[in-house]
Amino acid sequence: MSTIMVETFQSPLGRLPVTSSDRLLLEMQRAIVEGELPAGSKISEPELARKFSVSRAPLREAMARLERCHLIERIPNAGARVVKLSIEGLQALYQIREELEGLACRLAAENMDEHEIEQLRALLDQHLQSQRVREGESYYQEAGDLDFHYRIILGSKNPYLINMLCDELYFLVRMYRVQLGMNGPRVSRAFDEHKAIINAIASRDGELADLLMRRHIAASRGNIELKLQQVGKQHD
Amino acid sequence: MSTIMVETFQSPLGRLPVTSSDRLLLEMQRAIVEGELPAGSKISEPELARKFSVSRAPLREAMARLERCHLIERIPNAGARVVKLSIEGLQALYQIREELEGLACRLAAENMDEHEIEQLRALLDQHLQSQRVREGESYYQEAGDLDFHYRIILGSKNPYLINMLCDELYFLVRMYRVQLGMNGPRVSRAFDEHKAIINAIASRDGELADLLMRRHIAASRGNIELKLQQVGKQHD
DNA sequence: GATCAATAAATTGTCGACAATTAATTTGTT
DNA sequence: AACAAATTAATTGTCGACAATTTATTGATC
Repeated sequence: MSTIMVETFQSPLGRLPVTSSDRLLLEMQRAIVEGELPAGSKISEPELARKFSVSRAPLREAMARLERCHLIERIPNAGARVVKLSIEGLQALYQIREELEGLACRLAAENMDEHEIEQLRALLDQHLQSQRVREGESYYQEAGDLDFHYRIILGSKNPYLINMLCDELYFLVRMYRVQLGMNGPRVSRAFDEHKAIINAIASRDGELADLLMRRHIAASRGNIELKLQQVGKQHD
Repeated sequence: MSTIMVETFQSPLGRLPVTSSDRLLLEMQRAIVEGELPAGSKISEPELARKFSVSRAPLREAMARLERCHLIERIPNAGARVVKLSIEGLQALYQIREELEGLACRLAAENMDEHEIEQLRALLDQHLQSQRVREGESYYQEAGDLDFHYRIILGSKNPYLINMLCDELYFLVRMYRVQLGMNGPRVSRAFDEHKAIINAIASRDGELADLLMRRHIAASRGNIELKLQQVGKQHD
């Protein structure tokens, strides 16, 4: 399991983190996604440089890449802030996700080889088992679900698509999911949907796989939307 | 006309170029798109820094953003190269474009207000006139066509979609078009397709607008593919 | 007491220099 | 002469300091 996770989850860089700016990027991505750097908070370059014990040069390079994946917003000569989560943002993000992951499914049905499909099935079996063992533990579901989506995206074999989804959009997706959580009946239903998607891919039915993935993502969006509305009401 | 072009084409930054890294980015984008920095050539940081009379700091920042829009490819501790154009790359790029601009059309049919649609019609009229006047002059068609696409993308009102298409993908699209050209009967046919797309948007038929845009882009891809094959044969 | 202008503090953008890594050249061996 | 290893050169990554811009504070005026 752990090797699998490493395979897919360490690849935001597409390589091992060799440079100090690479490590900074990974660390800050994690910190923002998990809310350690709170949404909406200002980022002070001197402060963070001290905190991570590096100079501002690699920090700024990491920040440029954080901006690329929509985790921070910069204004020239003014500074950078961690993004805020909002219903509008979620909807705009998931609109793109539906489209691109639908495409990824269609391409995966064409381009994944039998071995890759077999591995995808094996992954789902693992999920079913670990779900039984760790009922209600949300992190594994979180990671497992994303791992599933990652593999299909990689299976599309389209480098631009892979880059856009895995390197740019997915951190924000994770941020919504980690900070707003996924729970309740949605978790087990997601497994069934995953299964149906694999079947469509395995039978090389790209059109169906596309449709099922779009519905899967739409359902997931609905789930998070509810959470966001609840949080919104608390603050009123 | 010129004001219109400025409006849409200067906005890769989403703002005026205030910083020295901003200006560098614009200049290098132009140089790469137009082939002044040849495809596949290595980029030497010290050399370019001298050429543009700046230090390496803003140059590296500009390069990070060039990487983001797929105009250069970097390898840590090794260097950066200008991307090469290829049929595989074109197909992968246009696969995404079809999907995302199709979505943009659908959203534009929902979200553009009457005034924006009216402006879009006016733009097309301008194109028809300038096409008559400057028959065969490819640059105006080039810019006009992209301007048309830009407006629809902006009309989608989805910030992530706008960012991905206008700030990331479109420079590469332009690079293919500028370096491989668009000409022949395709030019006038494209105008008709534009007209049909506007009509669909104006009648709020998002589904049709989506379909027409996908076909329009697929046709455009076919045109460039032919050129690429011709160039490929020359080098054999 | 509130509003605006001027000043002071802090932050961002840029620079030149050094360290670490990679590529090129030279040298020695088979 | 061809290949391999070692040395040299060049390039990239990082650092600390300075300049330019923005934000915060202070003081003056109504």
